Amino acid sequence: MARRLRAEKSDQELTDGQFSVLAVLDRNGPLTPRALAEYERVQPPSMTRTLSRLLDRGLVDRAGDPTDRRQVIVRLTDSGTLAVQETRRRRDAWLARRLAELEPKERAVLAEASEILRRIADS
Amino acid sequence: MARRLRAEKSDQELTDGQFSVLAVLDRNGPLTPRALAEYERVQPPSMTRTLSRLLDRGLVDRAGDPTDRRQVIVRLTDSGTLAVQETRRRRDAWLARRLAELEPKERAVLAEASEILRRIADS
DNA sequence: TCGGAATAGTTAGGGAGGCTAACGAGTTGG
DNA sequence: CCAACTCGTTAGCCTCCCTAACTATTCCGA
Repeated sequence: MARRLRAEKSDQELTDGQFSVLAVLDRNGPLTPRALAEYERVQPPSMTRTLSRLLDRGLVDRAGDPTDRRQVIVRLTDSGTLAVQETRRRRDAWLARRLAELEPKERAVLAEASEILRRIADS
Repeated sequence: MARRLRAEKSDQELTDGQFSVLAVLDRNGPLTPRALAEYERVQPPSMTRTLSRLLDRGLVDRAGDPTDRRQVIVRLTDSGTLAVQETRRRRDAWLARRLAELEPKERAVLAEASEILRRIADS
């Protein structure tokens, strides 16, 4: 499925990793690079690089934590929030079409499976 | 789930792409690079590179097609066949443990979902 | 039949993302 | 108060994906 969805992705779009980081920030609010790295199960330098790219595109924003000056707080910009929504919409289009073609019962199976997998992945 | 599984992968193991190619050859028998590229939804040069690595490791084998000399036939070596089985065993270990902890009904849901997704991905 | 079009595979070059090692800056605790 | 730890980053290397361009071979139609 991952390969199949990749084939649907147009150029100029966010990569999976970039989108995933934006989505986490959208759901959870501002986070430190370290927290993001742990969330994505990636080493901190890898996250630094991804964040640099997002910063270059103006989608996120870095700010120093005043109470602990070692830390950095990463935040979505307005344009970042917009990009999450827009990308979600576009990216889901292909999948949404396929899902619409399924029986209601089949969609229910996928929804249940999704919850089970989420539980496994978090364990 | 992909990220979660990646975290379970030990060093020195085959990458996802490499393993996937070996698995296709194991299931379908010898194929041309182009057929493999289409199967993996990857451009031919990407497949050339993956095949080079597998060739370096002695896991596959290239042979010219006698009837069409433009074509190349890629085949698993004995050690490639062994590697597929061995990797499948190791890679599945983490997931198998998790699956064993589920209710039989939950496993059934995942099995159904898997079929539905396979159908979608092939469409 | 013979030369241009199409096809198979490769090489060259660039981008994103992953990793480890190493370093500066800031915090903390014995 | 200084040594040990933590946070983030930089540097350097790897894999994998892509497009463009090239060689070799096959196919097809004037």
